[in-house]
Amino acid sequence: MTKREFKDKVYGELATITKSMANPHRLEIIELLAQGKFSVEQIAEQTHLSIANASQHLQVLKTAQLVDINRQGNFIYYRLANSNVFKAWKALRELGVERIATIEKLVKDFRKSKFDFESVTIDDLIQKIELGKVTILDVRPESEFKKGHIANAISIPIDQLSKRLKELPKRTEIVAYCRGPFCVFADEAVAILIKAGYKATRLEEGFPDWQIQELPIEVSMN
Amino acid sequence: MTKREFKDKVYGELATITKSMANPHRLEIIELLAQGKFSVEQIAEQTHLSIANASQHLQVLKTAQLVDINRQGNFIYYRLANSNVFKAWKALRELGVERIATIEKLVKDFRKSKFDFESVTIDDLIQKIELGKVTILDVRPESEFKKGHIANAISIPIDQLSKRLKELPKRTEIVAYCRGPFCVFADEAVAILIKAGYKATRLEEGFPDWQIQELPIEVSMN
DNA sequence: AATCTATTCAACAAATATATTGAATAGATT
DNA sequence: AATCTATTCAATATATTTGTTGAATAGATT
Repeated sequence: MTKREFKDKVYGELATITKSMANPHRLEIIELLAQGKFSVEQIAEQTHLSIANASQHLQVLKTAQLVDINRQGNFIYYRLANSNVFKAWKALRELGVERIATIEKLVKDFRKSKFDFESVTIDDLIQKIELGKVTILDVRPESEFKKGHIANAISIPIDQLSKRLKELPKRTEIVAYCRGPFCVFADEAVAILIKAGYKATRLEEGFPDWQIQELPIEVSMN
Repeated sequence: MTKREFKDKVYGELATITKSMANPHRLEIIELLAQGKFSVEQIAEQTHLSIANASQHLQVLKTAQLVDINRQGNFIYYRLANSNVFKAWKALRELGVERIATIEKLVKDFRKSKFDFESVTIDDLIQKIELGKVTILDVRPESEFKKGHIANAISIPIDQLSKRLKELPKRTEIVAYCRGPFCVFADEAVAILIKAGYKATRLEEGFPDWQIQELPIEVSMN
């Protein structure tokens, strides 16, 4: 094998794996799977794809070895093959947000038009925890909370929040979080909380970003 | 804008930027540009592309804002738009090397068949530097050395190494480095050095990996 | 063993990406 | 102003990617 053949093969393989990520639906699937495992049906529903189409995209990811499967009863559950997959997604996400003004504008405009609140970073949240006096609120669906959540967080899924406000302390600041920077559950939560007179902000990043930094988490279920 | 429209747009933009990296030639160009700036002609030569083809790929990268240009005399020089581009490439590279057995096998087989030597990581090299007693050898073309190199490294481009061996100390260990893990200049250098009786190993990573960690570098020229 | 159900496959049409060729262009140099 | 030169553009053929439809399959459950 010549030097050129070697290079062509290596960059070819790397391009193949990159191509497997280079699709809007597949990126969305990767972000979803960063929360834990999901069946094809659940993935299709969350991403608004047909089952067959979701399955095809999952085959692409599986062929590239970015996702694993395991069967439980009638369902086949998909999950990220390992943490480097999330790291690559995170690097692309950060490159995009920083490089492509369109994305930053989209996020800002969408947030501003609906919920114009401040947000805190993971580092900010760590400080607040050290100082005590912060309630961490996980507003993802309960199943995702059970698969793993920030240590000491309270789970109130966004669609139950309005009815379960009394579970939250009115004095201490609340930081709500969800799946990631493009997930709006936390924004919706902050809107509800502020309106009800609570002191609340959202975490900019999501649970997987917390987890990848090896910060304290709790797992209820496997 | 609905939540779904927002998501479709954000993931769409992120997929566009990912697509712009998802091509073997463009990945190779990104790795090359991580060494510094190059003209279209130089890029075409290094990557074995026609000028027109290289130009087209560069347009794709420019549209995605992954590269910048600046003109000097008759030539247009391309360079990476910022360090996040290299970080994303690095994340994809590491994902690929770890996930895709083919790549690891390609690299190992190619190396083993030609130069079966040990290698050191950046962390290993830092330790060796702290202990003193190591000569760092940059075997990239001199122009790339001038654009930036590991602090205190000696420059002997690979095609001059055989004739300039006497410039190197015979007692202290030599660590040779080049552009990155897929660059074989350093392997060729170690082969020459060992044969001539020197104690030598290669750095697994390349100069850009050293630079991104904000380890000490020197720049001769801009 | 028969049935049921979640998932995958196969086939197609439409859209997108790629390499090649030769012409066009922008900006420096003379 | 004319010329030169590095780079880009335009047009083309070919290959790859994508979504849709409906049928096929593998593995549970009855």
